[in-house]
Amino acid sequence: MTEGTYRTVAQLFQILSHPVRLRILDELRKGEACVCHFQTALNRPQAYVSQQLRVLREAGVIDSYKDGLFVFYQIADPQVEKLVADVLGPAGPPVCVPGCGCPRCGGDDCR
Amino acid sequence: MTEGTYRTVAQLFQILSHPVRLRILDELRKGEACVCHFQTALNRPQAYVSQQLRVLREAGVIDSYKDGLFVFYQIADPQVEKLVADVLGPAGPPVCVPGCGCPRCGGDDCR
DNA sequence: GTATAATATGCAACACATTGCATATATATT
DNA sequence: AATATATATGCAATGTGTTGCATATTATAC
Repeated sequence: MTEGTYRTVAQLFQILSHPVRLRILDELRKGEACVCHFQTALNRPQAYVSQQLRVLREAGVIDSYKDGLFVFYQIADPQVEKLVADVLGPAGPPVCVPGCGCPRCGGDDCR
Repeated sequence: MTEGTYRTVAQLFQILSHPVRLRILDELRKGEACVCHFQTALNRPQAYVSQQLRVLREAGVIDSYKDGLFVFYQIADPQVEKLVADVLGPAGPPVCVPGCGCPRCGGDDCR
């Protein structure tokens, strides 16, 4: 096991060592979501959510695609999904956040 | 999933997000070891090693017992062992560190 | 092209972790 | 009891992450 391996892994754990980022990942396990969904679900300002998403994105943990005005995020690293499952248990079902008007929560099958 | 869960798990990841601590845990997976073993294996000053061990100990990740002058450490949390295995692969065999005079490395079955 | 909605970025203040070093404690040996 | 060895602790300097806020960007609708 080389020196750099420990550093790389430590960096990954560093990304995961944040309650809000963990919660974002937990939410993403249930399915992709846009930024505004997290704003409502976590009750945090938009800029704050965007910043945490950036940390996750730049670490390669999540990726995103654009759909009109919305940007949808999803988990990109299966290893991370496993780590999260190890510590948080299996992913719950998708949840419709009350008051969230995002494309995921605004649909007919969501109330 | 409650708010506090994410905070608790984040703290655990925080403990693991350090290259030297990861290497200590990786070494401990191969079997218990004393402080002086890490001094040689990691080539770090004694006080530094002791400090990292304290971080791990106070987080409940490892525990220790005394045997004369020596203090032996071992992994206390099976979940941590799993996390480490997830990211570092299976544990290697015990290694005899050259120049290490610790009880583990000084024995006859170690050269 | 102007307005509006969703998202991203930059930056400064603050909090927290890391590390090196001096020193303290504990146990064995003589 | 004095000495030597293994380990622990305290503290200060420095580095790195966090967070809030102002503002920039992008895309849509009118």
